[in-house]
Amino acid sequence: MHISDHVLKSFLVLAETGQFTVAAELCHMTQSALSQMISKLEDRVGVLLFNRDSRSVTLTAEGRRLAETARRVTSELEQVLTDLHDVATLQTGYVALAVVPSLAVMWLPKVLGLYRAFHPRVQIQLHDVSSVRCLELVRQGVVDFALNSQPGTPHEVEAELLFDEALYVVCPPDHPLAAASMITPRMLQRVKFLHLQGTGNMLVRAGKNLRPARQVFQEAGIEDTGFDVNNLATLAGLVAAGLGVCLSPETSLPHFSLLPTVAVRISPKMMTRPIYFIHRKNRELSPAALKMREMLIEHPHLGLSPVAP
Amino acid sequence: MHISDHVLKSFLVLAETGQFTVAAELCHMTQSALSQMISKLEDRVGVLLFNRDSRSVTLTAEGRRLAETARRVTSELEQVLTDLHDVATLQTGYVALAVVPSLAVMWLPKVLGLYRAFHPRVQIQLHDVSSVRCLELVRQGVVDFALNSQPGTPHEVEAELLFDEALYVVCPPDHPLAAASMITPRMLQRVKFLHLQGTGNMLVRAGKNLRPARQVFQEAGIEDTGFDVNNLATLAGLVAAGLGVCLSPETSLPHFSLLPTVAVRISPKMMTRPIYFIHRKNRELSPAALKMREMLIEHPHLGLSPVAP
DNA sequence: GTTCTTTACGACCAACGTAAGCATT
DNA sequence: AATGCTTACGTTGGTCGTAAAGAAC
Repeated sequence: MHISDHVLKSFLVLAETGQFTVAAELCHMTQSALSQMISKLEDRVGVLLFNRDSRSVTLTAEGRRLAETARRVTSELEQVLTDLHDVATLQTGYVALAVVPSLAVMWLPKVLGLYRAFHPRVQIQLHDVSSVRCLELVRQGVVDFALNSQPGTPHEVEAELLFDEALYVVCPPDHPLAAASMITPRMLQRVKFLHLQGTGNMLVRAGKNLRPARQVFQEAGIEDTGFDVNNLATLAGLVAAGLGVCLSPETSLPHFSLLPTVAVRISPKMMTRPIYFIHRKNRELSPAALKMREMLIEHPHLGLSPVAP
Repeated sequence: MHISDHVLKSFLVLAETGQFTVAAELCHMTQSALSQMISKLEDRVGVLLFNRDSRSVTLTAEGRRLAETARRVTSELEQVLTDLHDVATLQTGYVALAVVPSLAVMWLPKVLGLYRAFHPRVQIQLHDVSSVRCLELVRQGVVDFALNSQPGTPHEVEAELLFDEALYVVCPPDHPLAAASMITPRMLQRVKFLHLQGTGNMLVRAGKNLRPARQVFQEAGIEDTGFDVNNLATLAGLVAAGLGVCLSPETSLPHFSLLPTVAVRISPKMMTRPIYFIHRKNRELSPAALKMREMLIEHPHLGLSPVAP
């Protein structure tokens, strides 16, 4: 006979009530079943656990010994079961995620807000770090998942496309492009371009492939100014001053709104920025992370404009 | 699904080995069974417990949480099971018994010696007290059982006859009775009798009934001297000095051997002294006590002469 | 192909419920 | 007679093993 939580609980109930009849009722079974169960238990442990009086039952010395540990054991088990149940139902939990800063400003907070509204007791740790660092944190298991535009190496990490984000060209109000409703490659010939450090290397989806944005622009015939700015605010200033135009994902546009600039959407046919949900291969997501993934998939455009296919 | 020791142990083995194949082998079952078992367990707790890699399995955060308590729980259960097993097999244990002093001198030590030889690690507590105190200790549950010649009140206490002890008349060497091989009632007419305090009230089996020894003697026509001695040694002195004869159960005879006296056995037909095994009703005997009872029954005459029926 | 896990299915065992038995009040 | 525990027995549900399928290297 195997000693299960059920058996121990029944044993304790019998010990406390001192009657098979009422104990059986409390355990939702017949006296007969309880009688057999206790009998089996006594066989298993090798000693009698109860003194059977015709009217009541009391623990023997050995029964008391067992009851002590049974109490501890059942309460420990109950504890862990409710804990895990709470984790499963998101009444408690923990999610760590890494995102690139651009996503952390506009889009993600809205989704996280929604998430918290539903699951207020789940702890969330948000790392807003560079794209490569995102992948690193996933690989190291520091975070449950990451959101960025680089899918990473397929054998360590699994990438799932959440959505394609629109890209914009930001230009001064008086720039020829400012009047365009949508940017196509041929409009960019000889246009002076300012690159944010790293942004030029941003992988974008051009056609079917992922390529650095800079490469796509060069094929379109842009004129690289040689500027390589570190700070987005500086970049905005340069653009506003008429030194050139720059590239920005939709989630970064708010940074430009302080200065007189115009953002023109780039044709999705030319290029878009994929946003991936990335997690370590062969690593189960926690229930809290799974639910968050679900919401991320369900609300790809919360606060963003959809990208036409 | 019920969470049993078996399941928890298997879960822990899997967690430690990291492979279903080897864990199943260690648990003496098929991979298939283990796989199903873990699957059921995960259903039960509501969360995945393992990350399934194609080559190995590792605990999830929730799995680690469960493993912690599983370790404690299984070790506690194992502990109590081996404890109780040791109690059941008399590798450890405790017996408390109460006996009247006469039994505690001659007979019982031999049985206890035998008992200890077989079960050296069982603690024995011996109360050598008066007959009434014996019954009291049994009623109070202080001792597992008592040995005496009073069966006690039947609704509180259960008495089981172990054997009938022979009774003796102790007389001076030159007394007329000293030559007799066995005492019969008619030999006692006009014989001067010395009573040990209490011994006269000793219940003896005369025919079918239990009666005070003094009563049986009076019917046989003895002559009560009026002495009422407290000390057995004093009594022996009085007998040796020729002041009268006295009654002694076989187990008390050694006390007389220091002085020149002769002990003549009383016919069992006239009277014997019953020795009862007495324990509280509706109170299970511990394994250690049960075994001792067995040996007491098996060796009723260890060091005593048998009483012919 | 090999190795390891999961799934499917059938067999078996153990636990439960019904009902009768037994003891005590 | 009534109450309460145990025993007997038939049913059922859960667990295990065999075997096939699936996944990863």
